[in-house]
Amino acid sequence: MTRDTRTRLLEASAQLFREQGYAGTGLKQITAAGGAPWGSLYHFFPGGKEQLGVEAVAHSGSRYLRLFDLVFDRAEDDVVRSVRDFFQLSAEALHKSDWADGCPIATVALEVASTSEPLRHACVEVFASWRESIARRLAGAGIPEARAADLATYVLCAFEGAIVLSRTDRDTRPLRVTADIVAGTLGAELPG
Amino acid sequence: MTRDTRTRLLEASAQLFREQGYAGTGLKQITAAGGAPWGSLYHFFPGGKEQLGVEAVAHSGSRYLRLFDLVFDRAEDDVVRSVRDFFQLSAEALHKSDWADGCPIATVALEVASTSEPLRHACVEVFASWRESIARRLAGAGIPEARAADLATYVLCAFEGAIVLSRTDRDTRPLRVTADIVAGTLGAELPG
DNA sequence: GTCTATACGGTGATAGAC
DNA sequence: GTCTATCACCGTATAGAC
Repeated sequence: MTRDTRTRLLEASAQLFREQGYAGTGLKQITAAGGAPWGSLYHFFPGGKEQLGVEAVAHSGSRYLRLFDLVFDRAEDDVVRSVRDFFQLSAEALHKSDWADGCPIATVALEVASTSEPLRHACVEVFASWRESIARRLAGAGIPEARAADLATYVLCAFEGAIVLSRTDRDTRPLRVTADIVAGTLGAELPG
Repeated sequence: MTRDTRTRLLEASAQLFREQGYAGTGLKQITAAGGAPWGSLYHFFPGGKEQLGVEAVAHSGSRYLRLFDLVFDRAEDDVVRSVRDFFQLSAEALHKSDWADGCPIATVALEVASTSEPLRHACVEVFASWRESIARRLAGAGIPEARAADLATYVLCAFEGAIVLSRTDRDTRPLRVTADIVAGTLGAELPG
């Protein structure tokens, strides 16, 4: 059974927003990509493009949050390894998508930070949820909570920036180089 | 004497692109902000919006390159201090501009990475020039050249990501936290 | 040579057919 | 209740007035 129309619209939006940005993507293009008739958009999202954007950001955000947990669970006892895996997986995904699949939030976040409070706030919440997820794992590895929170922010910043550079350059090197150095930082902070 | 019309158009473009993105900024808005009549745009930029974008990216890029050099020169003997200053200055500029003045390249880079080769290439060149500038200073402080290049990439990634987070959150904390940790990384790499 | 007025396509949004 | 046909508007680009 194929996903319902509403979900297809949400996922088509998320994909197009991350490739082309929010302003650069038309609603017509979204309905076409989602295989949904034009009229259904305003049926499911009466708030128009902005509501669709807010929900698409939240949707992508929670999908990636689950992916974080998956990667962390896979190497439960080695948090540094998990962070490294995450950079590695992102590099592969980016390359395999012909450099289209970067961060699903960052492009929209930069576009709307000064132009739409509802959208900006949706991005704030996603970033916060990601940071919290990373911080919890670092704390679980024995790093004091306050320090774990700062390190999580640092990891996410380095990760986001590396995606910007790798996607622009069409080269996984920024992600690989940054992963190595960030892993070194985290390794030095672990107790024992 | 006021700058010439062409330059005003270029700088208005650069400012609007960084606040709202490339797709989200109209040519009408650019001419209005630059105090230039509508017709002058296609006189100075016959290649239309894309040419204007390419030149605006290059213009911002070289302005920031000069700023890099200025900050590095100010504390010539302490490259870690310079990097820290750069994060600090960016945090101040971001806050003082009411969270509008982030990176003049990153927003456009993410928007166009999959949609315009000329624009993407302009962004590639700017990032490369910035990395090279940082790498040269790190090498000058005694770090082997290959390692200096990797560290420069790392610094730029962390910096770009921190701007994304700080601008989205409207909080200088990501920039401050990341600056501290990156400074620590660099400090540990210096000889002596 | 510089720019005002206009063309044409695509945008987000809606009213009314089924 | 679901969606097709249409709207008014703004986007980029251009032709021709000065």
